[in-house]
Amino acid sequence: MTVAPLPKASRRGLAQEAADLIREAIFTGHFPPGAQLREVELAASLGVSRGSVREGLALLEREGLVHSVWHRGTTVVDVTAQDVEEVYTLRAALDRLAATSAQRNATADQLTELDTLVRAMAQEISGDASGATLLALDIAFHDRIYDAANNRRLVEAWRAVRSQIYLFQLRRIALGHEHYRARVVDEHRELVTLLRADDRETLARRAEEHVDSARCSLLAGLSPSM
Amino acid sequence: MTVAPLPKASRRGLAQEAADLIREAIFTGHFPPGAQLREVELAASLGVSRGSVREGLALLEREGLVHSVWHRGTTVVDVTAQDVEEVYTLRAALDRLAATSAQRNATADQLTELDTLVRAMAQEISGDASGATLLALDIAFHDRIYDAANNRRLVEAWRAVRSQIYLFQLRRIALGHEHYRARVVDEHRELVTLLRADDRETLARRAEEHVDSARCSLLAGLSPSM
DNA sequence: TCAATGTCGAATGTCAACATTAGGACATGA
DNA sequence: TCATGTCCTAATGTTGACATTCGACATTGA
Repeated sequence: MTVAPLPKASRRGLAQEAADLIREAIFTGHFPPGAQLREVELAASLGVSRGSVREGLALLEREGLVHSVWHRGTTVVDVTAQDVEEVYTLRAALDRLAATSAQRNATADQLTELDTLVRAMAQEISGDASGATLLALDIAFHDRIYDAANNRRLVEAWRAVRSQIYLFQLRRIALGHEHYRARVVDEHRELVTLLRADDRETLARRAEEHVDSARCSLLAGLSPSM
Repeated sequence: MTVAPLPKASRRGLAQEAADLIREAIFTGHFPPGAQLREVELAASLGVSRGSVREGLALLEREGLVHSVWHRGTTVVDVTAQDVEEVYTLRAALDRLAATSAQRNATADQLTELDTLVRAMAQEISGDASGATLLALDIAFHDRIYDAANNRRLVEAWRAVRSQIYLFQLRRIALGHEHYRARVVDEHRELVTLLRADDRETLARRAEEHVDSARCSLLAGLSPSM
C-alpha cells in the first residue's frame, strides 16, 4: 500500500508553476493593475523559457487576471467600477446555481466542513488577524460550495472569476475592513443553515444577496480611489 | 472618416486560425468525441508549427471542446449524459442573467435584430432547410442577447459553453429534429416579447425554462445512443 | 502462471534562435 | 503648425530541435 495520500500527486509542469508565481506577484502588488507583463523579463526572473511563461500567462488570462492582445502583450487587468459590476453580477448568478446544486448534492461531510470554516472565521474575528486570512477563509468557503455542487463546468466558470474577486477584495481590505468583519460570519452561517434546509427559493435569493452585499461593500470602500 | 466598419479588421495570429480549423473539423465529425488530437499530426496537416497548434488547442480547451492532461495529450470531450446535464444547467444560469441584463441594457436596434433573426428562423422552417442553418440562427440569437447584456465577463463564460452546446445540438439534429423545429420559433419569439416587457421575474423564469426545454429535448434524442 | 521490473517507442513538455509587428521618433512637406 | 511618411526599436509571434514522461510490451524471477 502507499504510505500516505499525498496532497497532490499530480505533476503540473512549468506553465502552472509560472502562473502561480506571477499570480502571487500580482496579489502582493508587485505588478499593479495596468502593468505590462513582459515575457522576456518574466522568463529571466523566473528562470524558465519564454514558452512556459507564455503558456502561464494564457492560464492567468483564463482566470481573468490579465488581458492580452495580439502583438501588444499582456497587462494586468485594471479595476474600474464597471469591472467590479461585471464580475459581481456574474458571480451572483454562479453562486445562485452553486448553492442550489449543493443543496441537492452535498454530503454530510461537506456540510460539516463548511461548519468548520465558519467557526474558523469566528475565531479569526476575535483574534487580531489581518483581513487577508479572513478573506482566504471566505474564498475557501465558497470553493467548498462549488465543489459540492458537483459540476465541473460550473467550477471552471467560478475559476474564471475567483482570482478577480480575490484581487478586488485584497485591494479593499487594505483600506480597512471593519464593515466586512462585522458581517462575514453571520452571512456565511446563514448560508450553511439554508443549505441544510430544503427551501430552494430562499436559498437562491440569499445567495445572490450575499454577493450583492459584498459588491456594495466593495464599491463603497473602493470608489474614492477611482 | 473611415469608409466602413469592417467586419474584422483585427489580425488574429496562427493560433486562432489553427483553433478555428480544428474546431470545424470537430464539428464536421472528422474528430469524433474521445479522439486524440496529436500535435505533430495537426501541425503537419495544418502547415503550422507545433507551438501554434498547442496554443490553438489551449484556446479550444477554454471553450470546453477538448480536454488535456499533462503529458497525456488532448482529446475531444465525450458527450455523456452527465456532460449534457452540467453544460445545460450552467447555461440556464447564464441565460437567466443575460436575459435580465439585456432587458435593462438592450438598445432598440438590438431588439430589432432579434426580431429579424426570429423571422429568419420562421422562414427556414417553412423551407427545406437542414437543421444546421436553423441551429446557427438559434446560436446567433443567443449571441445577440449576450452582447446586449453588456458584460464582457458574462460573454466569456458563454463562450466557454457555446461550442459545447453547438456540438451537442449538431449531434442531435443528425438524428432528426422535428421536435426542435416545432418549438424553436415560438420560444424565441416569446423571449423577445418578454425582453420588451418589464416583468423581470417572468423573463428570468422563461429564460431558464427555454434552456431546460432544449436540454430535455436533447437528452430524449440522445440517450439511446449512449 | 503470475507479478514485478526493465526497456522501448511515441507522444508531449521545454527551450533558444529567427521572423514579424506595433508604436514612437524623426524628418519632410504643405 | 499640422499632417504625413519613413525609419527604428523593443516587444511579441513563430519555428524546429532537444529533453522528459507515459503506456505498453518483453523479460525475469519466484
